[in-house]
Amino acid sequence: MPPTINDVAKHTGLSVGTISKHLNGIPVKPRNRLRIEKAIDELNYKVNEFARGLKTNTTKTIGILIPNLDNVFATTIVSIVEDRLLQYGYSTIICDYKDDGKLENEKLNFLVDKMADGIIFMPTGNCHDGIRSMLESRKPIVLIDRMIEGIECDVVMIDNLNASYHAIEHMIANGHKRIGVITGQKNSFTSRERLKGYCRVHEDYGIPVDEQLIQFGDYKFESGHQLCQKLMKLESPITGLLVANYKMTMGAVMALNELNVNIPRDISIIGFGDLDMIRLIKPALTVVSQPMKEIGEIAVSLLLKRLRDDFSNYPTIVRQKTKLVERDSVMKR
Amino acid sequence: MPPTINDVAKHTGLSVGTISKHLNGIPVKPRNRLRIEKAIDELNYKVNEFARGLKTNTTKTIGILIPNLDNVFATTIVSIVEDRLLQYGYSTIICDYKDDGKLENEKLNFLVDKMADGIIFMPTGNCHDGIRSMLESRKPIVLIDRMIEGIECDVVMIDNLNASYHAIEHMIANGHKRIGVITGQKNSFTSRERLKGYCRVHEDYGIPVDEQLIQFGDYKFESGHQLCQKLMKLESPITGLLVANYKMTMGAVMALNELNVNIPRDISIIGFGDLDMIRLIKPALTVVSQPMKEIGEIAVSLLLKRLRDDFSNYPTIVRQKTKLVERDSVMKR
DNA sequence: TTGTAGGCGTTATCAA
DNA sequence: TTGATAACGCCTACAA
Repeated sequence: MPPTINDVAKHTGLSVGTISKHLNGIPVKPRNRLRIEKAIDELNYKVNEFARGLKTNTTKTIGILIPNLDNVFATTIVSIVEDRLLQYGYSTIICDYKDDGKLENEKLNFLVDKMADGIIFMPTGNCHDGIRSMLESRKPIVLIDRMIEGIECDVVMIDNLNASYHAIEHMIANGHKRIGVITGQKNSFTSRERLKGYCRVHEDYGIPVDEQLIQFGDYKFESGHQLCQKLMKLESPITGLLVANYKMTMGAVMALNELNVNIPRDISIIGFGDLDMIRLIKPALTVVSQPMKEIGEIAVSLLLKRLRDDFSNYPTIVRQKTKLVERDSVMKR
Repeated sequence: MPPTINDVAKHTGLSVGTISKHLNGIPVKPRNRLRIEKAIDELNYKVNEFARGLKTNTTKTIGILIPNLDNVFATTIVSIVEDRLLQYGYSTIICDYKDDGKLENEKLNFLVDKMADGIIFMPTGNCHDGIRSMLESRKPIVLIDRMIEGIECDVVMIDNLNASYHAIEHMIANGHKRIGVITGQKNSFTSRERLKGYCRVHEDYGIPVDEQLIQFGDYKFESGHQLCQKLMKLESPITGLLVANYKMTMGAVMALNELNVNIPRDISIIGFGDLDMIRLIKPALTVVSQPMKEIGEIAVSLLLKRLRDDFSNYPTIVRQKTKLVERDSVMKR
């Protein structure tokens, strides 16, 4: 029903070959070019992307797979990735897997099989069967934020360990000794790394780690809220608190406000992720700022490189540094 | 390089026809089925979706196009839409256009041309050239949240006018007379509708509308924050405030907190969008709750209907009612 | 139930 | 520079 390249050929009196050339940027005689353009316009012709894909095995689109649409860290990076990729003539499609391992594999296969020339993927970090078969497909994939145990793959992430190390170190330097931490699930890659940093700095400064002060949440608002309340009930109170992601930070601050605990007089707090909402908390929060722009941009250039069939330095593992943004929520004592 | 249906045929000694039948759910002799499955497994064969698409003109995937990934209202609906569509065997791909009209058209065309059997689309509401040509493609499209002037298309949205009407009415019933409103851009469809409700209820209750009390924001956090400050500076103060979307509501509440204005003692406030973060504000906010679940589900069933080539009642325009959820932020005076 | 063969709309090769 | 033609991998009559 829709017009094909054949129709354009007939309409112009030229051959499909010539039309195809024009379509692909190969110059044709100006006179013919005009005729072709006119015909395309009149017929409202559009390339059939299936046929083209069948022939070229290429879509000029990149799939982006993230855990969840409500993951602001992820969507912020996605936004950057989209911008960049667009500059290079790639379209993007986004899929999310709702933090669900099964869906994660399905979506990944979907992107690999169906649509994408390459993929930018923020995995759960747990083990996957599907993921191996996907790597065999030879489609370039760049992981962001988390790596997957035992899988060789390009990955761009942040130095989680030192991120929390320096945050805690900052509090220690300000005289704090009992510092609580609200981190993510025990089986989460980023969460484990951040906790390691917490422990290591305690070790380095000769402060014993009190297990009570370590709370495992689920990176969601409500758990930050709850676990902060829990920490505030300790007989021997904490004077500092590190919260290991954005949403839990919001939840923790909300809890402190409700308990009328003054920041930073009663407690010093460092949050994670320098995102919009956090900037509006009073007093201004000292936070670990994640280099989202860099992560997105590096991931894209890495992917582009693989797309050019340049597999030098494979796998490339980039560990981007965070920055501690000092504002008003940490007090000397 | 990757195995084709031909390879599977050779490997099994059967014909491509038989393999294809099996692939498409047409029963073959059990003995052969086993052989085929084994071969597929051994060869790691996967259907080439380009070839299939070329033949069938179908991808079993639906495109979802939304203004921005940071639009929580949109992403919440997307999440619901994804669930539903998955149940019906459709995959989904998401695109966003960063609130940019040019990108909006490009992405729409991308989805129409390349990938999607149908589209769920939350438009800006401004006029588009691209959109007409897209409707000509005969691919089913269901608009959500906003309609487009002068374009006939299925659409599922909320009754914005009565939403704000009832919110303001609720404040009037509680004795308020000077009620401010922070709404969206003047050229936004939803924003205009919500403002109409504001004006109409004033009219119906014989309260003159004071232009000063109407503030046009941009549906973003910061503008809620700013405009609320501005409203609080009025010589003749307001006692009630309606904020016409989720982010601006957060911003407004933040501003009130900073100004030490007590809710609801000093000011009554009604927010828009009953989303997670809002639930954690103290005191609990009275809000206009938008039926996001319903919108998503209705949009999907409408799309599915069109996909079945049932174009009865075209265009269908659904205007879903909101609900005023009374909590603790409106006070009698 | 299975096999054969034509065609889906492009691109790419090669000859003119 | 242009044109003819053979793939690309799959689906689907139709015939066996």
